[in-house]
Amino acid sequence: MFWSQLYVPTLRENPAEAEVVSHQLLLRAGYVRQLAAGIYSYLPLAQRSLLKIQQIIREEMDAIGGQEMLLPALNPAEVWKESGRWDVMGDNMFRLKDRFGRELCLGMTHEEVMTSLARGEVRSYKQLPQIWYQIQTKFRDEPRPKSGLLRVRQFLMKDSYSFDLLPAGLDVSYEKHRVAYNKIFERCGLKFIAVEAHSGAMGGSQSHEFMVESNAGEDLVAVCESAGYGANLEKAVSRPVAPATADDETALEPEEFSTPNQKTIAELVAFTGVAATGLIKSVVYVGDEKPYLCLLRGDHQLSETKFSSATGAVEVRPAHPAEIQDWFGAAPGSLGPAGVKNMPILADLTLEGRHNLITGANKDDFHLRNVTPGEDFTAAFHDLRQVAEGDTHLETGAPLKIVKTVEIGHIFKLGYKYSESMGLKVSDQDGKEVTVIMGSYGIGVERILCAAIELFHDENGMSMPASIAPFQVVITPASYLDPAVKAAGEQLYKECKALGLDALLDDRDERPGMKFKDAELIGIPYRITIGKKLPNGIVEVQTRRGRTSADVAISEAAAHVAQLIRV
RNA sequence: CGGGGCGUGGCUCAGCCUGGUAGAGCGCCUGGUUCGGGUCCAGGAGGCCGGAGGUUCGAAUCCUCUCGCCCCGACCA
Repeated sequence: MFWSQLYVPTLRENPAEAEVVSHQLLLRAGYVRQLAAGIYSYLPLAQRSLLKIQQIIREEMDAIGGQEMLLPALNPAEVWKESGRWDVMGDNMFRLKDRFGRELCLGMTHEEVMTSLARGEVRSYKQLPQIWYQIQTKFRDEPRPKSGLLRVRQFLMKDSYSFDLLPAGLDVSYEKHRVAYNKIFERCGLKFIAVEAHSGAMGGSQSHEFMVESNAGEDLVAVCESAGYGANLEKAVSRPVAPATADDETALEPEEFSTPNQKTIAELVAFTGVAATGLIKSVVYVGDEKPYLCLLRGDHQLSETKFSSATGAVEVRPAHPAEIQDWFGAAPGSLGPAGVKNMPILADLTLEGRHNLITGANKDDFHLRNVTPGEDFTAAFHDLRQVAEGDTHLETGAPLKIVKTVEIGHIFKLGYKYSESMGLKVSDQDGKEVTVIMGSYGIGVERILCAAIELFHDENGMSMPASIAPFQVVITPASYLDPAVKAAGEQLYKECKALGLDALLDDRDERPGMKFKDAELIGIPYRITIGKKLPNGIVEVQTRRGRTSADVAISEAAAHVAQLIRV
C-alpha cells in the first residue's frame, strides 16, 4: 500500500472528548471516528488491525476444532423469551418491532440462537462434541458507553459455544478454549493474565476471565504472582490483615455506652480509641426483596457478589434508610446484631472466634461493647468480605496486589441453563434422551486493539505488536523528490512484499519529520528510512518500540525486518 | 437515572461575566521556499456560534426549553 492512497487522517492534537489513552490515539492516529456515543466507524487502519486480530482468533479456534458460522444479529423475541432472558436483559437490550408488530431484538450474545440452532440439528450423542463459533457484531444498550472503544454499544465479538454429552466433555471443551485463548492473546502480543471469575448465581460452574492490566479498565482483580493466583475481586479470597490488637478473651457481658453522633467506623475509632478491627460493621442488604443483616470487621467491605452467593439472591441492593429505621428502630450508624429476630444474620468469617467487640446497639447514639460472636448473638458465617489492599494469599501468605484491568475474554461453563430451558437433548448410547451440557466463550475483538494500545504507547503514539499492527513495516524515503531515493524506496517496497511483509510505502511529498511523526503515531512496528546513507548502500531500520535503530545494507533490509518480525 | 462539565470553520481553543459587523493557531487550497524529526513566506477558501423559543433597536453573549457529547456515580449478560 502507498501512503498517498491510504486514508489516514491523523490529528496533531488530542480531540477534546477523549480521555483514555487508547481513545485519544485511535482518534489522533486516524483509526476511528465517532458517530454517536458508543458507536464508531472503523477507518482503514483500524479495519486492517481488527481483521488481523480476527484472523488470529479464527486460526486458533479452528485449531481446537471450532467451526465458524455466522448467526443473525437480528433476533426474534421468541428464543429470548424461552430462555427467560427477554425480561432479564432489561434496558441493555436493543428492541424493535417489525411492520407487523412482531418483537425483535439486536443480539447482545448468542446462547439462545446457538441453542435453538443446535436443538434443531443435533440428535445423537455421536454428533457431539461440537464447538461452534462466530465473529459478529453485538449490540448492547449500555447505560454509559465510555472510554473510546472499551465500552461501546456496537462491537465485534468472537463467541463460541460448546456442546457436550457429559460434564467431563465440557471440561475438555473448556480446557481447549483456555489453551486457545492463551495462544490468541499471546499471538496478539498482549501481556495478560487469566483470573478466576464469578460464575453467577447458579453456582458450581467454572469461569475464567482474561485480563490486561490497565488504568483504563473497569475490573479490579487480585493477583499474587508468586502463588500463581489471580481472581476478579468479585470472587477473590485472601488472608486478611490480622487485627491490630489481640482480643481480651475474658467472658464479659455486653455493655451499652453512649456514642452521640458517632456513626461511621472512622468516627467510632476516633471516639473509642479502639482500632477498626475491634469493631463490627453492620450492613443491611436486601436480596430478592428479603432483608439480611451482614456483619463485617470494621475495616472490611461487603462484597455484593459474595452476599449474593451466600444468600442465593439474584437482585441485590442496599436497604433504604427508611427500611432500616422500620426494621431496627434505629438509623444506620447504630446498628448491630443484638436482639435482631426479623431477618437472617450473616457474619463474615473473620468475625468467627473473635471476642468482646464493639457494635451498634440498635438504638440511636448508642453502641455495645464486649459483644462476642456466637455467644451474644448467633449468625451464619460466610465469606462476605471483599479482598482489600494489604491482604495476602490465602494459602501462602504472599502479598496480593489489586490491579485495574480490561477484560478481553471470558470463558464460562454454562452447564444446562440454556439446553434445559430450550430443550436441547440428544439420544445417548441407550437411546435415552440426555440434556446437552454447554459452555460459552467470548472475546472482545476491539478490546484487544484497545488493550494493545493501552499497553504499548509512548508520547509519540502507538507502538503496535507486529502481529496486529495495520502494517508491519513502513518504508520512509526521506525525500520522494530525489529520484534515487524514490527508486530505492519503490524497490525496497517490492522486496518487502516479495518476502510476504505487510508493507506501507510513504510516497507522500512531505518533509521527513512529518513522515516520521505520522509513522510513529500510527504505531507501525518497523520503519526503514532511506536517506543520507543511500549512496553508501545503507538504510536505517528503526524499531518503533524503544525507538532503537540500526544501519543495514539496502539489499538486506527487507530480510532484516522479516527476521525481526519472526523473532 | 442522579451529579458535574462542554457544544463557536476539519482539529485545538479564545470571545460570553459587562449584548453592538465572529477571532487565533493548526489543518485545507494557490504560488514560492525548504527537504533526516510536524520548514518558512505571501495570498485564499471555509463558521447563520448544537437546535427552538423568548427578552432587546440589536443576542455567540442574557432567560427558558430542548438535543448532543464527555466525566463521576448507579447499572453492567
